[in-house]
Amino acid sequence: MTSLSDLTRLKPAGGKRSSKREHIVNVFLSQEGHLSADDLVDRIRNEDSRISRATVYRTLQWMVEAGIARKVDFGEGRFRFEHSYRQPRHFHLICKTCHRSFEFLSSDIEALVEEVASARSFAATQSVVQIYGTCEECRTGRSTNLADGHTDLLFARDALRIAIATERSGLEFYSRAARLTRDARGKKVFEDLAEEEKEHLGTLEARYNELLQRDPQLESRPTFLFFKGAANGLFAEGADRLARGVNDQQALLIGIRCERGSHRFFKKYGDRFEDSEGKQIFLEFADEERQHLELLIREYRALVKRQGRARRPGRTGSPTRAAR
Amino acid sequence: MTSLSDLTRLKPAGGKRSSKREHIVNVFLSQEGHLSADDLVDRIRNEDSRISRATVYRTLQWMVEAGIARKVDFGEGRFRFEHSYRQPRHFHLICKTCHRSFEFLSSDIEALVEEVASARSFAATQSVVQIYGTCEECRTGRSTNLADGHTDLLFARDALRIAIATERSGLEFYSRAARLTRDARGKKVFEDLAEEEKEHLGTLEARYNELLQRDPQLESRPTFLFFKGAANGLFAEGADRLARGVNDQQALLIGIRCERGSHRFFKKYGDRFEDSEGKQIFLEFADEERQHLELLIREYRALVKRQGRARRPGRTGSPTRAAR
DNA sequence: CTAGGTGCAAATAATTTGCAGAGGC
DNA sequence: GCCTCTGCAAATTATTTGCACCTAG
Repeated sequence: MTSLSDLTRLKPAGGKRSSKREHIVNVFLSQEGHLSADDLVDRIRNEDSRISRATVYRTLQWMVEAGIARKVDFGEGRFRFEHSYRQPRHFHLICKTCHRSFEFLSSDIEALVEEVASARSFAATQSVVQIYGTCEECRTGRSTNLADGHTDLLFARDALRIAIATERSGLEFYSRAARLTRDARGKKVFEDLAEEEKEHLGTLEARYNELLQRDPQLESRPTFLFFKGAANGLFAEGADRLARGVNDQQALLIGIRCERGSHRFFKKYGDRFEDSEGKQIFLEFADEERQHLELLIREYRALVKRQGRARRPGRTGSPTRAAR
Repeated sequence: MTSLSDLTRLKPAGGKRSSKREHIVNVFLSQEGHLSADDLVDRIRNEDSRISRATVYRTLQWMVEAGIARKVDFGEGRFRFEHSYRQPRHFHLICKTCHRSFEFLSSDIEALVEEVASARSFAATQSVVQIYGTCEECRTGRSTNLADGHTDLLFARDALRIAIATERSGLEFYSRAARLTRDARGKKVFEDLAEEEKEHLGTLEARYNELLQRDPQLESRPTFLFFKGAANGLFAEGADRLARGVNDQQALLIGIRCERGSHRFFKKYGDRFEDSEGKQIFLEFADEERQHLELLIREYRALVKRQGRARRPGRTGSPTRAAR
């Protein structure tokens, strides 16, 4: 339901005036799914006013330029248009039976596509991934809640889920580390880290719940963002060292590594997406990890100043480089 | 140059007669790249005869049904057609400057696409992956041998390269194993395995060279088949056990595991592709691995019958299950 | 007043179709 | 002779354009 007035006010900036263009934009934005130019004309004629097909085509073109709409080609011999403003660019599943289309995003596919392009020294500007076939509903008859809600919400939901999973795995890791560590100060460091993760986790979960408020069915909607190996392995780093005993400096170094991994991961993926709420979540999360990271680094430096450089056991590579 | 007469004789079966349809098909097959219906009409009119546009459209449609041509949509507002007979289905890089398109195949992307479809319980029948941008030639001015040769040849080349790489890594593994193994009979087993790999490697290389004969530039053409993790890790299995000493039975078990891994790998990927020379290569390779595997299993059984079950060192899981 | 927005009808462009004649078996 | 293929011209579909008119700043 993304407040239309907002959108219309935010975007129409493009260079030109508006009048019934306003109206076309409104009708477009109030419709879900992928409309063809003709669909739009119909909807508008139903609503009320009498608008020429040519105007709709011209406005559609302008909307694409203005970043409100995106032109998509499902191979039907005509184009369709989808919302673009703060909707992440995505891929499509296209049902040949009911002619509906469903959206998804796969960072993994995106990464591979980039790899291919670069292997061929091809400067890619855009990529299209479309899966044609038959949707569940058309095969089984049952209705399946697959209807795409607003992509932006789904994206935000999945970004948060990933962030939460990451945070959870961090919490688990630090808790286990605290349990395993004998050195009292090392243990304390891990306990503090765990505490911070727990707090942060709370924030994320609150935000997730807030998101659910906006759309009661949000949680049951199918995965939008396919993202392999999120949260996996980010916190494995240094785990083996725990058994060998870890003091406070070393515990901090481990924490620093984990947080840095996490920060980089979310920064990288946040950067990759188009402007949208989900992107914000990734970047905010990356930023929080960065802040946390910096705090840990300061703490580590203070500790080193106070105690001198680590006194065994287990080398941790060059601590200087690690803390840089 | 895939012998045209062959193709025309092999395929035109479709249900109907032929006459100047024959001619259209020939012209189509003799052209490389992606032609639009109009392109085809032009080429034919240049060649000689006077053929109606409608006939070309009708024939094109028939060719698609007959599996000679594939209809592709590069978002230009008209369709293009590419060879399909024994050409693997593939994806495209599309240059927006020179309007040429380049083909590639990525098993990794295909796998991810399948995953997404299955996560959404979508019955996928076809998928489209297109990367739009600017090709190297258009950016740098230099000509770059990127022109797509026949995809089928490229596919065969890359399939062979992967098979060869796998075989090499197998050879290396068995040689190292032979070097490390003290037990005389275990050593002998690995030496034999290495010998067999070497022989097989020779066959593959001969075939590769034969392929190169067919197109002098073949080797310098860019990668067509993107395929991660081929040859990686297939032979790592059991490597750690080597250090602990391995007898002939255990050596055979390790060999069995490696060959089985290799067989499965190539079978799986061979099955995934469309009819084409590359597919054949994958499947033949899989089959050879299977034969080799069966041989090893027979050998293992004979050994067990002769010696009784393994007498240490190092458990190898349940040998019975392993040999099944 | 003037740049751009709008409507209508005509133009394009790719592709399809109806129909009468042509050709192969 | 029957059935399918062909050619040609007309139809269809999605989209664009020319031109006269209208409207907001």
